[in-house]
Amino acid sequence: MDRVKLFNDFLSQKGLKSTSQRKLILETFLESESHYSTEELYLKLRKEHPRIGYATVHRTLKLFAECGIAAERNFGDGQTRFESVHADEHHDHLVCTNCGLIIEFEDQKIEELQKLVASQHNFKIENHRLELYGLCEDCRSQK
Amino acid sequence: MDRVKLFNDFLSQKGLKSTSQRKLILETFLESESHYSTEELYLKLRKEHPRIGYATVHRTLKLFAECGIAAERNFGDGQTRFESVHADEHHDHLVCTNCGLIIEFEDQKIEELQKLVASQHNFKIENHRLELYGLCEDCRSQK
DNA sequence: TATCTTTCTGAAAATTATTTTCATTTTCTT
DNA sequence: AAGAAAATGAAAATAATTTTCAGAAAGATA
Repeated sequence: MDRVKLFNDFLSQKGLKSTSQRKLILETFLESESHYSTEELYLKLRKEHPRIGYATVHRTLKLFAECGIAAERNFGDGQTRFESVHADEHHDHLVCTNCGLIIEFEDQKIEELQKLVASQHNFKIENHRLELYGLCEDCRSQK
Repeated sequence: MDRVKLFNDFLSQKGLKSTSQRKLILETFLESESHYSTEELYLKLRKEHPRIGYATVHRTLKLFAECGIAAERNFGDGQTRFESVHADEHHDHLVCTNCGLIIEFEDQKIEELQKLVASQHNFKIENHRLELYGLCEDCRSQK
């Protein structure tokens, strides 16, 4: 698990401490591929660890974002979500507007065209987000 | 002005009323090409019309979104912004992470590739958002 | 036009998500 | 083991958005 090491390096580099809560939160965060809001992860953790605090979960997710392990995303439902970022891999999202299903995808051609657009406007891209909203396979057939 | 008619049709179809505030807010909203948050538009309106209320501005922007005149967007600064939607025209954004400049662009090839991705996953796209974040020309040269 | 019903408005309060505060506990150096 | 620095969890604070409500305005009806 490289991400655990990455996080620990980040902590020590910043003079921050490695605590049992941070280990636990990272472990649980990495375990699942879902896109957690602070609240969702907090509720999940609380089942096994009732003493954990909401603020700690939130602060830790922010740390993940800061060190690049996670990215903050907003899919328009009013909650910020954190998703696991895999090194040098970027992916975008298909979001079902009916059931909330989130599918990740990657498309190299789209990425290249984005760079082209940016250079036409003399922008230097740091990152991007692409989300396609619509009905997933299941929700389409139900209607 | 077709959008004014569109909004009025929407109102009467829904049994809603045409008020001086709604007319004023729509007019001001369409006048500018910027991406207003509720607060920004409220502050702008208040200069000329000190009696207008924040809630009214917000509710009206929501109506614009509901009838398709405006789209809600979130560029990650914690405020929802509303932008004017031009019929059958879709555009994406370059957002400067330093000065907040927002540039709109359109790229037909990217749109086509998006459709392709969606069909590969059996999704039916309703809409999408693509935002490229980075440094604009001016901010690049300043650094 | 006068009246009536419904919707709107603006101010304030409520709600929701996120962030901060602070007393106490834990980590990690010496 | 002791001290310094940072982390935790609960509660309070903040910020954006939404709702409430009493009075005002719109627009249908007579």
